[in-house]
Amino acid sequence: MTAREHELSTVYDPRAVEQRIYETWEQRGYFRAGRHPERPPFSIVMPPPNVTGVLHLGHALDNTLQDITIRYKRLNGFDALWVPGTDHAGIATQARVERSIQESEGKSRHDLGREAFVERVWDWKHQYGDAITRQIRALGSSCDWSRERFTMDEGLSAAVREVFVRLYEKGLIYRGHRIINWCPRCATALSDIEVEHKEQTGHLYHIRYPLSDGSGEVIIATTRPETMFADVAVAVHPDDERYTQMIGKMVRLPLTNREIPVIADDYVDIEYGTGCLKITPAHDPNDFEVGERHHLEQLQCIDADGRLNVLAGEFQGLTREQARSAVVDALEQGGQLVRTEEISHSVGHCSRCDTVVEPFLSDQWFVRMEDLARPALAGVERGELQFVPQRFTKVFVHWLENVRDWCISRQLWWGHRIPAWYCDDCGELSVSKTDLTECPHCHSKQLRQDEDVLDTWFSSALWPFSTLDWPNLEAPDFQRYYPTSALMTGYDILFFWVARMVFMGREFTGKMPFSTVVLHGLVRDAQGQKMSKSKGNGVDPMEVIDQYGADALRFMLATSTSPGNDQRFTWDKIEGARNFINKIWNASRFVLMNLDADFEPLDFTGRQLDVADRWILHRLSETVDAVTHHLDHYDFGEAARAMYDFAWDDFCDWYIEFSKLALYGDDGARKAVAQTVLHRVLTSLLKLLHPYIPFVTEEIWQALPNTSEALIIEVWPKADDALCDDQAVSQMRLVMDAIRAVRNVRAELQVPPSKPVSMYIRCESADYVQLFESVRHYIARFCNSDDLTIAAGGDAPEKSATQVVTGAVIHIPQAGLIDVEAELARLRREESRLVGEVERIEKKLANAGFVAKAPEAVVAKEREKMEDYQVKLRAVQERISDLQQ
RNA sequence: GCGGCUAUAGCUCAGAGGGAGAGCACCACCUUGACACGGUGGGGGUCAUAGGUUCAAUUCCUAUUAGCCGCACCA
Repeated sequence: MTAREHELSTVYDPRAVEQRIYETWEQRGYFRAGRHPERPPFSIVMPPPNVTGVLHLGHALDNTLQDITIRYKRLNGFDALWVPGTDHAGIATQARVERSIQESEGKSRHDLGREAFVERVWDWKHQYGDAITRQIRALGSSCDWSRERFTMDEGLSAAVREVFVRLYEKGLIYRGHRIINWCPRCATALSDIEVEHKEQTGHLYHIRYPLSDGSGEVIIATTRPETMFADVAVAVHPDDERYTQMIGKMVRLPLTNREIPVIADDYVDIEYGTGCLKITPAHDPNDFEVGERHHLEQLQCIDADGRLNVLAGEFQGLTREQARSAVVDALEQGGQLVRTEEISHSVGHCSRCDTVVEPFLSDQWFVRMEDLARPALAGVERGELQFVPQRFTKVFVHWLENVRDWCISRQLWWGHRIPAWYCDDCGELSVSKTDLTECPHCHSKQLRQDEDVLDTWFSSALWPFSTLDWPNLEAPDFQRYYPTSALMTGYDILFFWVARMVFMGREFTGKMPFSTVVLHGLVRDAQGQKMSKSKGNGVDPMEVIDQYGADALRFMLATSTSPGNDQRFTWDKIEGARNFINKIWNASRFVLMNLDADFEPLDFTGRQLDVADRWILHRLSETVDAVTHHLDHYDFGEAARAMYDFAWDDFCDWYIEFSKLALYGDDGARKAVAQTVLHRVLTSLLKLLHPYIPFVTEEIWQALPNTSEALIIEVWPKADDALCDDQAVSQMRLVMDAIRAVRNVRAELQVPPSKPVSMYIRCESADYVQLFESVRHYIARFCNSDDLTIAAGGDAPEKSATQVVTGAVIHIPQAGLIDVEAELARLRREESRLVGEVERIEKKLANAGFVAKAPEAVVAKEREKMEDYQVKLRAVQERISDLQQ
């Protein structure tokens, strides 16, 4: 169904339109880059959503902003490329498939075995993997599906290995035995930024550790008594006089009676707790460092599953939580618990499952960050990377300056397996781009590949170039579209993703992967709460699209965004967006109904443009300028507001109403001009709006006579200086003020709009007479006046309501209907308002500093206003005294 | 502890060194030949507080208060 066929429908129905239009665009290849090799390239890569995920409002916002940008650039003559794709999302996807298998078959991944399990994840990916891309299509995203990528595609996997091997060979990837963040529930290592620190109340337990020689005791303070089985020392500050004599002595651990030394280390804070600290190198990162300095043993009493092991003796097998209370009980019974103090401290939680993270000593792979961060920072300093809004530069720089080595190994099965092999015979480690079957050192066949996979973000860090066929430097896409032009994403993944793309891009391509980073905020719920599955306060974008259409969702999201700030989702904002779209639809219906199918626009030059025509064309030009400017600065909200105001206020509320006189009048030439102006303004407006609400604008475009093949590949309008007309603007302002003034009188004095009135416009001068004469038909119609007199000077009609406007006093004589008291009251209100204005400006002009120092134009403007207000005030006062007689 | 953001109408939020804005909500009126998902008119704000810069501050600067966020530390 086209617009013409459901011409009669007064309500736009997106469901009948959106899918059909999207299919047409896609089939005709409009989304494909490279159709115009002569045009300059503009490229962005889509932040890849989780392959088995569901679109949420954050994706919807992110996609909307990118699509607005890419459509804007395409209309502006760029060869626009938007690379879509999905991420394998290691932990998330694996967990999801594990859960599904557990629920349906009651089996764990270990029951299936690695190979079979990974196969099942691939099955899952193939089955559900396009759900997210269907949703991206439903949003209207005009990305180049012929270049769609997945982080585990062959090419991207090759890029991952290339990067891993090169970094390893440069010494920037290493394997280390260190304390990492371990999630016992996910059973994998996490990077520092995958840990969320939360402030919680905990307890500081003061525990007696007796000296072995019986000469006394020390009291240590700890929040984690369950780790005491792995204590290897007690540390005090070397300058702490309370303990000087104890340094070097041995203490006996309660519960196990193992002996450990008292050592001195200035890491200890004399002020905190008892000033006496137990050292557990395998279960605390700081203790680990103390342990290294003092060459202490690294005992582990908690295993990967979060349970205590044999070191804990009778407590073996308990979970961390169980062990804590059991140990505390035991200490209390044994009299070793001195006291328990309530404290507030921050505790790391797994950002994925919220389990308390365990500092865990293990062998992991790390990326050495220093050499990677430095060039990235230097590039930012040279201005090669701009952030919108700018304030994120500081956050970004601060993070990179303080970044620690990145733990990249994950104890998962789903992901890029680490390309490292261990030889069982010679014990050597080999890293290789290709799978090894033989040890390069001793030629043994007894090789085992490392069991771990890489952090998901390791592969997404390569996204801007791996999607463009890197490491093949000769690849046409890499050559033409890299570096990409801009990156748009939420500020919440600045460190996870943006920073890592930046240093990987620099290292492997020598360039910033993009020159502009546009960061937007989060979409929160109506109460300002973060949306989350657990809170159940999420809104499904597909539900919004079903009910209101993708255009409404897009327009709502894009309109209520301001750079870098969060926004709230509310259904009434969606309704507002829907109403706006409906307004555009109906304005278009109006234009359509008033154009013949073979409509040909007139040439503007030499045509008799009416003041209203000139005014709307001027406003159009201004709007084109404003929208262009805002979009060039990625200010999506401001651009949308400029269009909204122009479309609704200027075009619909005023110009369309004005045009009716010409359209329904009997002057054929005037009618043709009005038709041309309507067509011109509407087609330009559709182009401006298209990036925001692509479906409805395309649908209207297809229905309008004298339009091209498709709006999506049209040319962005240019502000036309020849159509700028300040005189028309100021004249129309008078006309509209006059009309509003009369409407106001009608409303206040309760003269129904349907009742014609006679009007007398008493002008200040012949110039104003001429002006009001030139628009008398508009005034007569919109004030519903059947008897309109326009003259200079003359006496005021005796009984009339009065409105003072610039250049004239408008009288509406309605003898018998006018309540003199009501009219006086209205005039007095107006008088006091004008007095206020006059006083304010008088004060300003009386200020010598203002007159001397303010720009001339500002002073002149104030004088003009003063004059205008004074004239109006006099007229109002005159009228008051008339009525009082 | 360091850094950032926010504070404007009942609600949600724009805004700019020189006359306080929008949407929603509210009140009154309107079946006007695009649209009631509409039209017309209207009410409503000491622009968080205190200083400072300036001829001029709601806007810039400083401090304070409140709320939020990030980073670091935490025995």
